[in-house]
Amino acid sequence: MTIDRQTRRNTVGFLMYEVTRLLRREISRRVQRLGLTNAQWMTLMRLGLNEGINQAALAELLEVQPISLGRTLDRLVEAGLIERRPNPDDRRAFRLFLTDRAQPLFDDIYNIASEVREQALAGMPPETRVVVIDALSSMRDNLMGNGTAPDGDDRTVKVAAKDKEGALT
Amino acid sequence: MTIDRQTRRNTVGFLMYEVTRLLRREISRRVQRLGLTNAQWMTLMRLGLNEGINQAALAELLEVQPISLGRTLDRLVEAGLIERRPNPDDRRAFRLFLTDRAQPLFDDIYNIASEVREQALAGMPPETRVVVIDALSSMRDNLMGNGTAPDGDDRTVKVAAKDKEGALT
DNA sequence: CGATTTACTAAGCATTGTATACTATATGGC
DNA sequence: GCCATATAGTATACAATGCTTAGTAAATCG
Repeated sequence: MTIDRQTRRNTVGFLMYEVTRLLRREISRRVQRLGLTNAQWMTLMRLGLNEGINQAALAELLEVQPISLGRTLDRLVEAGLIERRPNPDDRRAFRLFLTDRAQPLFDDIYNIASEVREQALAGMPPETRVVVIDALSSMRDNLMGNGTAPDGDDRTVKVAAKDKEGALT
Repeated sequence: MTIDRQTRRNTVGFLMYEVTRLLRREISRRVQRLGLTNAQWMTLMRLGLNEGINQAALAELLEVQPISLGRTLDRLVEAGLIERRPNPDDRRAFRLFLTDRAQPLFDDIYNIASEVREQALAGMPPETRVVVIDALSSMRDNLMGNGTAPDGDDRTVKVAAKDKEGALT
């Protein structure tokens, strides 16, 4: 028995790929007016959610090469949006932060992303949202293997991540 | 009230981004031995799931520029993996197909992707999987707006996509 | 201490992104 | 049919990124 194309495209993996692509497309459209390129807004967004991270880990999150991120950061530092601070615990590494000037930009991007997310979730009951979030968290844990926390500040990653369903969706 | 980082990173959008990233990372690792670059295996995979598509639509699916895809396809055609056939209904456009030589490669890639997906879904009960698939389909429909079908062969996109839960996950 | 690993950078070349322009064809209004 | 407009694909040039190899400095581990 051969699996037809329609069935193959309705797996969790491909649906997630599709939805994240559409989310990214819509966010990119709306973020145009901020005058940022795709690489720039994605870097600012990801860094804003992980301040204090080093370049190697941020490159991993962004799915780019460390050397490429290094060159991108050079430009963002020059633009006054990102700051490289020495890491006292590891003198090889930098800790990366948004500058005060970049903070409102990050807020704009984050708000746009939230709006687009809400548009995608339209009509979905809260119970379903909770199920989806738990399922995604479980998949993330499965794929991260032994549970390597990317940051140093949230060590609660393995405890199930069911944050009392607050404002999150 | 300000939202903390941990909460912000546990939204549907960011979890999906994380999970698709981890899926892609693991698939890339395993697909290394096939001797394909990232751009190549992703192009073959996406084309194999959408044969007959034209370049502009495939570029959209792959999130690359049409001109970039054109150059990539030049190389894949030269390698004997992809075929450009004229489209009798639109003499400007090509219809793209995998060659017989590429078919086993596609199968290998697809099987690897299926294994990685199953690894991610480990421990998730079938009922939950169905809920997740339905939720993702709903999000996709919401983001696609009026429901523009990317292909010409499956016009059943809007009918709910709940395929009697067969071998799909 | 010594060997290995990690974080980051440098340099060279291939690929992709971006912008503009161009041809050929399709589509819609008249 | 005719026209303006939109679309599919390619060409060109330059910027940015990917990829490989190599290097330095520092951390880690035995």
